[in-house]
Amino acid sequence: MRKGAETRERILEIAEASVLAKGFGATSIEEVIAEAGITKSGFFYHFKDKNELARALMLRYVEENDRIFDDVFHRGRQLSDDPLQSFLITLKLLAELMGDLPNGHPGCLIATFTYQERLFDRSVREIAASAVRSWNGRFRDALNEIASVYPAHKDMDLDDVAIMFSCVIDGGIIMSRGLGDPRVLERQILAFRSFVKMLFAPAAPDIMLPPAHTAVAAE
Amino acid sequence: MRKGAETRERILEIAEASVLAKGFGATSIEEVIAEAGITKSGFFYHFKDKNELARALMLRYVEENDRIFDDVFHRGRQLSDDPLQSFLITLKLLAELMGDLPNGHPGCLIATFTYQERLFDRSVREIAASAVRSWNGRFRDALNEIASVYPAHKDMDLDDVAIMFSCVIDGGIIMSRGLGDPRVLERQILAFRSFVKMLFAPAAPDIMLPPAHTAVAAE
DNA sequence: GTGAAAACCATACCGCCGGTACAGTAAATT
DNA sequence: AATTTACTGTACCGGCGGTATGGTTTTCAC
Repeated sequence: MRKGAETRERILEIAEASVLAKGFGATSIEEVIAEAGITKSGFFYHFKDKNELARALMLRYVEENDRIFDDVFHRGRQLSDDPLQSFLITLKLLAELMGDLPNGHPGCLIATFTYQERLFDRSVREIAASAVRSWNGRFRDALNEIASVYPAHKDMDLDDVAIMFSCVIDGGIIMSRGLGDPRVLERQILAFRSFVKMLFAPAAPDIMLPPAHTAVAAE
Repeated sequence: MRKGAETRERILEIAEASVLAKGFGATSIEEVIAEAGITKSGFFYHFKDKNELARALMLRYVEENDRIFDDVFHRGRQLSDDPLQSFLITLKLLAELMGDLPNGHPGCLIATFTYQERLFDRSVREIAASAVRSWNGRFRDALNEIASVYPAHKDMDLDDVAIMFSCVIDGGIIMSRGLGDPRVLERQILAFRSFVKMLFAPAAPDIMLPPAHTAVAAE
């Protein structure tokens, strides 16, 4: 029972790496099982077909990302009571997290999957879409909280700003990979962070530095 | 001779749509030739293997995008002498272009390819990387021109802002697709446009409205 | 109009892969 | 000790990427 879960996890790990490097269609089950050290029968014991592998990969990815966001938002809120400062800290932590990855970000499963939508059934696409909506909702909530305290720039829709963060992350991953420079993603997140700062502190950004005990992570 | 070019073009058209819907690895040559109404021999007359198809797809995509950027930047410069206004017009035109696509943006080949890098040889990846660098350079040049006239916000690196635009486009395409809402991309470009406005006109954006004869496209 | 090059078609074949089917087995759990 | 879990082994099917080879039609240059 526990051994089965371990094998399953190993399969998912190997398959995810392959999917992010070659795409789902080009990910061969035979390669995966060779690397995992099991037989084809063993694979189909855990996943009845390739589509169920896709669903499992997606669920796993969404859950792990949820955990990361939970953590980083939680720590942001711990380090400051001010919604703006807390969000800026969260963004800084995220940027650090991305910069600390030795080989750069491994890739966003949601991005690959949306570029291969025809390969998956509705359920897989729904998992991805609702996860994206949930993350965008998180960002928007954080922005709304800030906007209830700080005056926001008028001609910016906060919904769009929230979605833009998702765009910057996914786009940043693509740019990092395509340009072969892992630090692009980190810089992009920090650039978005400056954008948020500017959005809520257009006139005199120096005024709203965080209190001393939260200043370390915020700047 | 001319007929050959037509067939080749038809193959590329069909293959591109398939690649953007299923990925390169899952794009079957047999499906492509069936839709194109040719035989397998006919296909391999034009492309000696699948990798050469990939290279041709990439070259075609880069050239078309170059044309689009040429056009939209040229028209932006035509409509205003002011570098900021001209860039804002360019962004507006781009947003309109994206919004007018009936089924949403078909997808960015560069994005798919970077998520399937292991399938292509170095030459294909180099074409993609240098194209991205060239487009980022265009944006950065436009921003530098603006910065030579308008004071820019200090803690924003213009290189990062330029790359961010690429991120917003690629991310916007993914979000549009994933959320099933084609208008997200247009809104994201316009949001980035507001960001640029804010970046160069933080204190009093109303002051620098364009002269009357360029006002239509700019706002 | 003719010859040559270009643009294909037809057929046959190889090996890999996704997937199915089914029979068997070692280990963990109850 | 019985049962479930977690696999292995073997055999097979059809589809696909790719190669090879030889033939046929269309187009263009002269």
